[in-house]
Amino acid sequence: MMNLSPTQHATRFDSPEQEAFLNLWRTYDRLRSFEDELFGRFDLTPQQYNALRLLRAAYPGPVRTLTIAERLVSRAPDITRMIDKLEERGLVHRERSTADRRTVFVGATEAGLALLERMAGPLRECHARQLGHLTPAELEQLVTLLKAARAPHEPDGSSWR
Amino acid sequence: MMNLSPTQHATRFDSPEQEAFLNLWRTYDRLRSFEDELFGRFDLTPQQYNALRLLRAAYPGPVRTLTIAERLVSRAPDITRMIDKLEERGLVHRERSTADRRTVFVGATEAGLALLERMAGPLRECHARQLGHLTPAELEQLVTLLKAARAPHEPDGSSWR
DNA sequence: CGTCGATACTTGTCTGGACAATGATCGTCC
DNA sequence: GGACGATCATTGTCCAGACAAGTATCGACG
Repeated sequence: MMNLSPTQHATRFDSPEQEAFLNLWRTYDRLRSFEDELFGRFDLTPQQYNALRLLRAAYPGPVRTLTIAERLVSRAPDITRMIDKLEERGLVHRERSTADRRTVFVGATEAGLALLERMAGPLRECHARQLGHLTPAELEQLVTLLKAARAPHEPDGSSWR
Repeated sequence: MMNLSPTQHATRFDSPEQEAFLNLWRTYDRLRSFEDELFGRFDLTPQQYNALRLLRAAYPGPVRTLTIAERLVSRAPDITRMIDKLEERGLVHRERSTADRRTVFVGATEAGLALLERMAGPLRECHARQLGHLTPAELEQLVTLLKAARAPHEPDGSSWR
């Protein structure tokens, strides 16, 4: 059945689209291992770091919990518990809105901003090791293609468009 | 401190490398949601599907457990338990080598190959929805850039080079 | 002003992923 | 041929991610 020779290689793909997606996945996985090591040293997950970055961008204005979830890189159904952990460490603070008691505002604390600042240098080095071998033109082209690849799949109001 | 205006947007990046990586991550996340839905219908994780694909490529020759782990898209420290689950469902079979009793050979079963065949059509449709909007030239260019991006980070004997 | 659907989280629960420790076996070096 | 380090797989344990059900609150409508 199927008549496959034993030597046929796993990197033969069923379609160009599959080849592209598997390459995307593989590249993401390889590059992520660099970040994981770095974030591990600071006891953060990449998602937590991104939440902090997002809060820094809005500082000192607070951000609603759901807004954070929408803007995060990866889908986050457990946004509550993620923020819980940041709050336990004093990196963010939460406050229930008085106008609409359903919503909760989250803001970075001084400690949160200080942590980001401590990470800035090592993170830049990490990014340089990850992708420093590409030229600016290649980086730009890569970003353009990636945006085009996901464009139909971004929700309407997404901050990633 | 830091003098950031409240309206500064999260998509301002610290460096072009960071911008590229975050776009890579975001794109991977968006595209993966399509596959997750599909694989969920067949009760497989993407990693399990890839292991099966890999075994099909080597069929009927068996593959050593560690070789599977090396060739998988994403790093897999829990390869044993992943294969466990495939074996429970009769999709693969295992056999300890007689020559070297430390190693275990894994091979796809007929049932495993049949499952792959049932998934082929839906998976092609899934890939078309994911990336069908890109031209062949764009896909090729994307693959080239992704390979260049991870090239320095592939181990020597990697089948992903 | 009470009800009803919608919104914004919050919590319960399960599964997969990560890391480290262990067990079994092998090769090799006296 | 016994000891030792290396290799291959397995297991223990913990934590983040996923999905779904639950709770509190709001706005609108009659």
